Parts: sequence; C-alpha cells; structure tokens
Amino acid sequence: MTPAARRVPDSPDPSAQGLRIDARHNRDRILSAARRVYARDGIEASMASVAREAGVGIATLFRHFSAREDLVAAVFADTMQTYAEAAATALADPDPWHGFTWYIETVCGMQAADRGFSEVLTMTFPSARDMEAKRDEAYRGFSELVVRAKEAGRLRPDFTTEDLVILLMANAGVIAATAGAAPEAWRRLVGCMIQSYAVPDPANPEPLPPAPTPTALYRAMIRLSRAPAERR
Amino acid sequence: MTPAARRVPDSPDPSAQGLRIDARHNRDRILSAARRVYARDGIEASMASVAREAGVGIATLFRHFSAREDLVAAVFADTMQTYAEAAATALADPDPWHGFTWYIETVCGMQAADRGFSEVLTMTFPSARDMEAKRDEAYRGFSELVVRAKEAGRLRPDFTTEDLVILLMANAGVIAATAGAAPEAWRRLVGCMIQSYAVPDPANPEPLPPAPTPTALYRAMIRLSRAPAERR
DNA sequence: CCAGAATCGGATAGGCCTTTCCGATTGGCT
DNA sequence: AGCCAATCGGAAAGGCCTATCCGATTCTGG
Repeated sequence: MTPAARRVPDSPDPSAQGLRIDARHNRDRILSAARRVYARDGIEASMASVAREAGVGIATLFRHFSAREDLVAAVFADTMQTYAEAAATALADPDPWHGFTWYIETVCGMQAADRGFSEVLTMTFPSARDMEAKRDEAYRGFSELVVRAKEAGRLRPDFTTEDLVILLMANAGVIAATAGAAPEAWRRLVGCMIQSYAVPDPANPEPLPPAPTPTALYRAMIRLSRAPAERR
Repeated sequence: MTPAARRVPDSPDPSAQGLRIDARHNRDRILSAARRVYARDGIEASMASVAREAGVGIATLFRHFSAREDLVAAVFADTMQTYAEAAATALADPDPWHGFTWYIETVCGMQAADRGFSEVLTMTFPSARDMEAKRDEAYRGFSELVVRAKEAGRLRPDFTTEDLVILLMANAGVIAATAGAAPEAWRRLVGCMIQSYAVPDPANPEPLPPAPTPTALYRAMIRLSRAPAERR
C-alpha cells in the first residue's frame, strides 16, 4: 500500500489529495471564503480578511497557500477553465461573427460577475502554470475566432488580438468603478466596442445597450471616493 | 491695519495667504511632492509617502491638509481648471464634430498623463466645492458639444453624456493597467469608442490608432501582478 | 483505544499607515 | 535685538497587514 493510497481521495479538488480530512475541510472553507471575498473586494483583498471570512486561523491559511498567488490561482482555476471552454464554444458557432461577439460578451460578462476574475484576466501569473495554460488555450481559440470573422468579412481587418486585452482592461475599469451602483454600464461599453470592431453595414445599424441613468453613475462616482472599507 | 494685511500675499495660491513664509514654503513643497506621487501611484498613495517625498514631517502635512480629500483637491485644482477650459475651447471650434472628438481625445490624454487625475475624473468629492464646480462647468460644456454634434448629424442620436463617464472609467482602467508598459494603448481604446459614437460614413472609414505590441501588453500584465511597491 | 503525526490557531514580530501630541525651533513685529 | 505666536517634526498610540513560531488539539492507522 503506497502512502498516498492511505487517504480517501474523494475531494473534487485534486490538489487536496493526501490531506487529513480536517485539513481538506479547512482548505475548502478557505477557498469558498476567498471566492466570496475576491468577488467582492478584488484580489488585492488581504490574506487576513480571507482567513477571517473563512473562520480559520491565519496560520492555517498560510500553511495551505504560502503566497497570495497560490490562493488566487486555486480560487480561479474553475473560472479559468470556463473561460477557456468559452472560446471552444464560440468556435462551434457556425456564424463566425456571431461566435466572435458572443465570446466577447460572455467573457466581459464573466468579468462583471466577479470583480476578482475581472482583475485576473488583465494580469499574468507566471508561477501559476495551469492558469497561464488556460489563458493560452483561450488565446489560441480567440485568434481563430478573429481569423474566421475577418474571413467572413464582418470583422475589420485591422483588428488585432491585443484589442481584446485592451477591452478587458477597459471593462475592468468600468466594473471596478460602477460595481453595484450601475451594474449594467459595462454592456454599453462592450456594445460600443463591438460596433467599432465591425465592418460597418449602414443598412443595419445595431442599437446600443441602454446607458446607465445619471443618478446611477453619480452613485458610482461617490462610492469610489470613499475608503475601500466603507464600500462594503 | 487689519491682521490679514500683515503678511505679504504673493503666493500664486490664494489659499496660502496669511501663512508665515516658512509655512507657505512647506505647503508648496507638499503640493509639488503630492503632484509627483499622485501622478505615479494614484490618489490612494499614502499621506506618509507624500510627506516623505516632500521632506517634511508627517505632522506638517496633516496641519496643512487635515484630510486626504483636501490635499487631492488642492493638487488637482489647476488640472480641473484646464479640464473645464478644454470644454470651452472645444466649443469654440467651428466644426462641431471636430470639437467633440478633440475634447474627448484631450480629456483622455490628460488622464493618460496623470494617473491621479485619471482617478479623480471618475470620482466625485462632495466636500471639495470648487472641484465639483469645475466638473459641472465641464459637464455643461460637454452637453452643449453633444447637442451640436448631434445637430450636425455626425454624432449618433442615442449618445448620452453618461457615455463620456463610461469612457473615462474605461480609459482609467486601461491606463492603470498599461501605465509605462504600453503608454499608447489608451489611444486605441479612444479611437474605437469615437468611431462607435460617429454616425457611420462608409465612404470615409477612419483608421484606428495602432494597437500596442503583444510584448508591451504582456509587460503591462506582468506589472499588474506585482505588489504595488514593486511597480516602482 | 492509543500513540504519534498532522494540523490547528492564538500569539508574536516587524512593517506601514493615520492621526494626535508636544517640546523645540523659527519667522515677524516692535 | 528680543519676544511671542506660528510652525516644525519626531515620537507615540492604535490599527491593519504579512509571515512565522509553537504549544494545544485532532485525526488516523494499528
């Protein structure tokens, strides 16, 4: 009997294998706490606040994840998987332009749903190998989407894959600024950007998603001027 | 002789009146230090780091500016003035569409030149009266620009003034993410957005500013994954 | 059921920040 | 020149954070 076989490996998370069940339990509590905290406060949230949210000692948190990067990578492993799969899904769309826009809207929507993920998408974590692998996978898929949409004559020829990165950074900015107060503002940005990517078809002008109300944006601007802690 | 007349009021900054010359000198050193620090690190930079940069004691900083908001307002008073004047300048342009795009490019360029200002533009500081007054002035000017550009038939009718706020937030995101590593990326965003605002003229397709190189954006993403202190 | 290994979490050290206090210094007026 | 109020800046109190240490607790295989 090998040492590894002594423990029951029934956690969904393979990296929890070989842990005592109380340790595995804590690991899960930490991960789900971190998911909540990062979604709300972004990935710069303190390790201490994650430990508090999880109800474990600080030492326990550091024992499981010795660097913030490890925790971030573990928390967003699933989401990065979904992210990579989205590119494949978009490629399966018979309409190249529709696949292209669906992908952009989906990815930006994932950003809007999780502030932490929104930040992760615009950063790179050289030490988190499989996160970067997922990113590459998505990137390759997106490149193919771009080629097809150009071939279909719907995407402007001077579009580059860097434009997606720029859009993700821009979207992260809108989401960070409006979070809560104007939760649909990002759609307006993405709608504009997609229109600017399209080869114009004057016969068929696309409507934009609605703009947020002045009040909603004003609330967003007030939120930002408060200290991070007050922002809830 | 009134008490106020005892001091020589020759500082360019009216709020420095009535201060002893050493105090006024320190106030100026603090302001110019804060300008540098905020431009580099954003307005969340610590009060302590501003005091260090200025070479004054922490107490001196707090004696002059008892809250971060006061310091921010004092630092950006000039810039907000320029911001408000930009709207007037744009209104003086005989070509409404050109005035409209010039204004947007100018304001976004001001964001790119100063990370602190970039953040200030997407926040509101209810207690800093004259900063908000300048913002209102610029807002009124921009509203007029919008009306004229629509009347000229060049700006899409569903454009709203909130779209500018969204663009400023998006641009702040790109600038925060690319600072230094891809300093021209924001132009690409702004170019795209302006094209999406325009009523399309298929006979005259505008070229976009160049996209950043993949390497430049990669460097930007690496920068972000480091701790704020390491970012220089 | 027990012994030992694995794990826990409070405590601690060290850093940076904000804000206030107060003795030392200095500018400005007479 | 000298006095006094204005001003300075170091120090200190209190908070939060990262990272590590170590005695107490809990799990697990035999």
